[in-house]
Parts: sequence; C-alpha cells; structure tokens
Amino acid sequence: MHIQSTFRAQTVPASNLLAGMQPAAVTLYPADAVIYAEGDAAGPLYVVEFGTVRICRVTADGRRQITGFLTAGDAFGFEAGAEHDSYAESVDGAGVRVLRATGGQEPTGAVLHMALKSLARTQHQLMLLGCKSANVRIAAFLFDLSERQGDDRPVHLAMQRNDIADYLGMTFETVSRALRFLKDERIIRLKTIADIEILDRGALESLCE
Amino acid sequence: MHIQSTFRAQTVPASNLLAGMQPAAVTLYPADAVIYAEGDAAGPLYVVEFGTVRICRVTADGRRQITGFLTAGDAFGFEAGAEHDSYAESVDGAGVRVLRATGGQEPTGAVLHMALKSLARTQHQLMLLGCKSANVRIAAFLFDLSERQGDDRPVHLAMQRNDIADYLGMTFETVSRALRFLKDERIIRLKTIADIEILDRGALESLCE
DNA sequence: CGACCTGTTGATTCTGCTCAATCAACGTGG
DNA sequence: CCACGTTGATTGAGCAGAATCAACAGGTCG
Repeated sequence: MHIQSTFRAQTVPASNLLAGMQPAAVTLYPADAVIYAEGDAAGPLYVVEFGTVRICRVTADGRRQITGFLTAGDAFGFEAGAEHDSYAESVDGAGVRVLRATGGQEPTGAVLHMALKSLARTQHQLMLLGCKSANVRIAAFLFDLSERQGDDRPVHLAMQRNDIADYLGMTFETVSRALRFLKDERIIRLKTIADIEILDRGALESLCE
Repeated sequence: MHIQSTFRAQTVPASNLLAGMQPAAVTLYPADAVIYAEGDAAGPLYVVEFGTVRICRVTADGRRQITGFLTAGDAFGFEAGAEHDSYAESVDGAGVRVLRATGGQEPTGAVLHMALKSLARTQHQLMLLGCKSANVRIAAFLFDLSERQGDDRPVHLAMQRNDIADYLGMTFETVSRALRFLKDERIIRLKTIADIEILDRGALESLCE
C-alpha cells in the first residue's frame, strides 16, 4: 500500500506498525501501575493488547484531567516534545506492547494515522467538555464505550467513577447522579456497579447527537 | 537530519514541508471566509502565512466549539478520516498556503511533528475545559496568546468575544466578565477593545499554572 | 468482625448561563 | 449633518446546574 497524493489517513492494521521495528514482548501492568511518568523521556510508542490504559495530566492545584482511555489496539505515547507531559497508567491490569523504531528511519504513515486518530478523539472530547451538560457527557461516554466494545452485550466500565469524572471534567458525585438520571429515564440498567445494560439505544444516541 | 530510533518529534522548520510538494501560492481569505467546510474531502494540508484561522465544529443543537486558533506558521487540515469533520474559517483576513503531497510518497516526519503539535495543543485546551474556572481560562488564553505573539507589546485579540467564548466553552458575557475581573485585579489593561496590555505577567501566569 | 474503600444520596453553596437593558462604534441614507 | 439601524461589548438580575460538604450503604479484605 502506498499513499497517493494526500495526507489523509489510510486504514492500516496496527500490526503493520511492527514492520521495521524491533519486536517486543507484552508487558502486564497491574491496576494503577505507571507505564510512563510525566517528565520521562519520550520515544517509544505503546500499543494496548488487552485491558484499559488512562492518559492523565495534573494541574498545579492537584486536579487531574484524563485525556484518554485506551483499549486493545489503541496506540499511545505520542509526544510533540522531548519528554512526556502526560503520564500513562494501567486502569485494570493492562497488557502493553512497546514499539521502538529501528534507527535512522522515517516514521511510517501508519504512525501518522494513529496520531491523527488520537487527535480526532481528543477533539471529540473537547466538544463534550465545551458544549455538553453532565448528563449528556455521561450518555456520550457510554455510547462511545458501547461502540468500542462492539456487540450489544452490557457495557463494561473498566474504570471507576473517579476516573470517569476526571475524564469528563466533573465530580464523581455528578457521575453518580447522571447515571441515576439515565436509569430513571429507563435508558440504562446497572446490572452490576461496572456493567451497564443499554435499554434504549435510540434515546441514548439522541441525547448525544 | 534523520530520526534516530524514536518517534519523538524533531524540530523542523515548516518550510521543510515544502520539500517534495508542489509549490502553491498564498490565498487570502477575508474575514469569516470558509477555507474548508465540514464534509469536504480531506487531503491537502494548509499553512497559515499571516492572520488567524479558526477550526470549528457544531453540535446538533447549534452550539459551536472552536478547537483551535491558528496563526502564522501553524498547519491545519489534518484529518483521520476521508473527509473533514471540522470546518476552517478565516478570522480576520488570513493568508493560507495549500500543500498537496506529490503522488505516491510517504508523509515526512515533519508532517507527523505538526500533527503532534496539534495534539499537544488540543490536550492543553482539554485541561482548561476540564479543570479550570472561567477567569482562569481567560487568563490562560491571554497568556498563551502573549507567548505566541512573542514580544511584550500589548496582546492583540484578532477574534471577537464570541469566538473566545466558543473556544473556551463559555458565553461571551462570561468572557466579558472575566476580562473585567482581570482588569479590576490590575493584571491587564484594555488599551482598545482588541488590544490588551499585560500589567502583571507574574500574576497572570500564577493564575494559569 | 472492624477498617476501609467505593459508590450513592441529600443539603447547601456558588459559578456561570439566560434573559435583558444599555452603550459605543460604525455605516447608511435622507 | 443628523436620525436610524446594526453589530459587538458591557453590565445587571435571576436562575439552574454542578461543586462542595456531609452522611450513609455496600462490598472487600485484613
């Protein structure tokens, strides 16, 4: 495959990233383990094999913003500067493969594509934080999770309320209340504390739009 | 210059982008002119030569989120998919150069670098929207503008209150009140409606932190 | 069993939005 | 030149949504 006269992204399976890179084993990070810290030298790319990873940043006053949750197939570790200004942690026990480019070669289009996917996701999140109410943010979050997890089985929340709150720019109490709102509206059902069944997908989607 | 065993960004002047690309003239877009619309086919990259460009997205309920303001040297038009899901407009009369990659070639590391810069900026904005109050957002916005414009002459606001509001996820009334707050605190002074003198840079910075 | 952690719920406070009035700057046409 | 309309900015009053503070429930683990 070659890129024809455009910077548009091309669909490349993540495995193609491995071309021209040193193979690496999958590392298992237990829950809350740090994958890289803020200030660490940037360089390698990471690919999630299983589990969930969160990318975080903290402000001077101690507040945390989670800029992304990553699951199987997602890449992370991109950095514009020489060192990470975010940090990455395992949420629930995650398997991560490290990719180091072999010396003296240009990054491939596949890397660019994954960076652009990150950008698109971050912009989507920006819309949520800029324009939407708490209930709508939660609805959109669940909808997104549901789409990522694919099938129509209950959505599994690998992260806890606290994480969701820091991802969506609100408090965990508000997360709780928003879930309750969706429950009262008969849009979702909490099978367990971490497994949510979507009863009315249409209503959920129309909330997000 | 070559990239050694890393995906870390390298510092490449934007002009290097031109290597391997068709030269193109600068197009002048008058204020509020559309550079590309939502749904347009993605492909070419754009570089701002002078003036200011805004990247926007609208929600179903008509709210607008500005995901970025771009000034001289900034590139935009990256897209993960086949078509733009944002649209770009000139803010104040902007000169824009279009870059089309020549056929059958991989994007260079410079393109990746610019995409990563976009990503970093978007993540920074995410911090603002997720963690900061209205006053702090405005302070950070002014501080950012001031750094981008370089010298210590008054900061020029190319965009109007409405745009700032949609960029920072608030209403234009709140923008007005936040500016008034900074004025009352003797941190800034409004030389004109669009030119702001920073009286106390330390206070401004410590507000953002 | 008690300690602890996570999550839920309630009461209160406060930030920022909505609605609305006012003002200044500007352009147009009589 | 002035009356008028328009547009952007500022300011005020009242309100709504989310944060904060606090109490409590349920589960897990020592």
